[in-house]
Amino acid sequence: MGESGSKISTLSLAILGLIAQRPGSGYDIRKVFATTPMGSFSSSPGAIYPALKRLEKNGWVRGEIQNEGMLRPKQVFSLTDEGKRALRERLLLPVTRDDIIWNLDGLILRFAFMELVVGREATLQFLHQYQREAESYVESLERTREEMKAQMNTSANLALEHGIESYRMNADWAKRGIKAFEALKG
Amino acid sequence: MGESGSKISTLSLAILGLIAQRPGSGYDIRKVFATTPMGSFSSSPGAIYPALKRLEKNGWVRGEIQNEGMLRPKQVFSLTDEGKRALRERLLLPVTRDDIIWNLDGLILRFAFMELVVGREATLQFLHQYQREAESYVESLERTREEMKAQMNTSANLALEHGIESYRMNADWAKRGIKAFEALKG
DNA sequence: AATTTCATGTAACCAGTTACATGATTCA
DNA sequence: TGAATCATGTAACTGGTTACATGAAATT
Repeated sequence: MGESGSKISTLSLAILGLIAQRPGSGYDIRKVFATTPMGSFSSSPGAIYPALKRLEKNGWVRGEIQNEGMLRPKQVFSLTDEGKRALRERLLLPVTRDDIIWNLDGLILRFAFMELVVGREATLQFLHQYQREAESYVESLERTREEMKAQMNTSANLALEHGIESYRMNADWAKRGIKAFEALKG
Repeated sequence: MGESGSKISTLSLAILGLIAQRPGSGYDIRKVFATTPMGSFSSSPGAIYPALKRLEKNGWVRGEIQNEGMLRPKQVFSLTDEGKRALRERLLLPVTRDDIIWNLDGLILRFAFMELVVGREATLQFLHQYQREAESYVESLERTREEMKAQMNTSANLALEHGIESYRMNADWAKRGIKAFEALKG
């Protein structure tokens, strides 16, 4: 299936990243989502098992059945070469303003997997892009605030400020991340 | 329809809040979503018109047809009394930890409408709850970091710190919001 | 006259939610 | 042996996405 470029959901990316770190069953993935602060993914079986099936159909993961012939086969999934390629491809995608606005969680998720999957250089590049886009969005929000200051009540204004501060914090975080990675063995 | 307590999507809440501020057409709502930093809602007609229909079926909004007999009737929607009640009800819901984790955007959206719809006292109460839950979640994330520090690589650790800083910022924002509202005429 | 903007909608699709269902294993 | 946990799944539903379709009004 050459459709490596197709879009995938955040949940699918999360699953791909998790089993890239270490192969595991659907239940293992559910446990991670249920017990760690990883993203905000539902650990519901109705989400995870179908997602695993889709990934398998895509040729990105392969399930190895543990107990042959049993009614409830336990399956341990691992990444195929194609799956590794697909994951890498998605982690290397440029950071766009749209991502920053509509899919910030997805970006942090990508980041969490980057060091292991695409290495230090690419991670640094990601952080630089992230910082740049966050800062540019802060500027545009500040312009909006100036323009609309008059017509906004206290809470609408505070809500807008929430956005500004949030993206400022994100830019700062990226800056600190850059330092941390630069300090890492070159 | 007495199902005022039923759950509604963030998009529906956003629409309800918008037309609470001033009645408008589906197109007006689309414009707001497309041109202001309000939430992160798609302005796609396939989302908004069906949502308006659902709200109308619920008895929460009423559309007044502008040009009788035409093929494409322009409709201006306004809140019904039931709609006002339903909106108020949802804005007054307590801030839970689950909201903070899974639906922070929804909370900010609620906040943006609060001053107008439920007034200063309720807004202040909301902000206090928000601050408390954000701070408590920061503490729990910090505990997680201590526990997992050893087993995490640089990027996973930074991703966790992103969460910590983000919620700290949220707590600070709420604190500032409280001051701003307390400064308002009592 | 042609293009843009205003304005409303539908149909096919898809992923996630909720609720239900089943069975194996471990431990009290 | 009964309860909790491990473990996998499905079916119905819902809401949002994408893409398409239509037409009126305003602008160039």
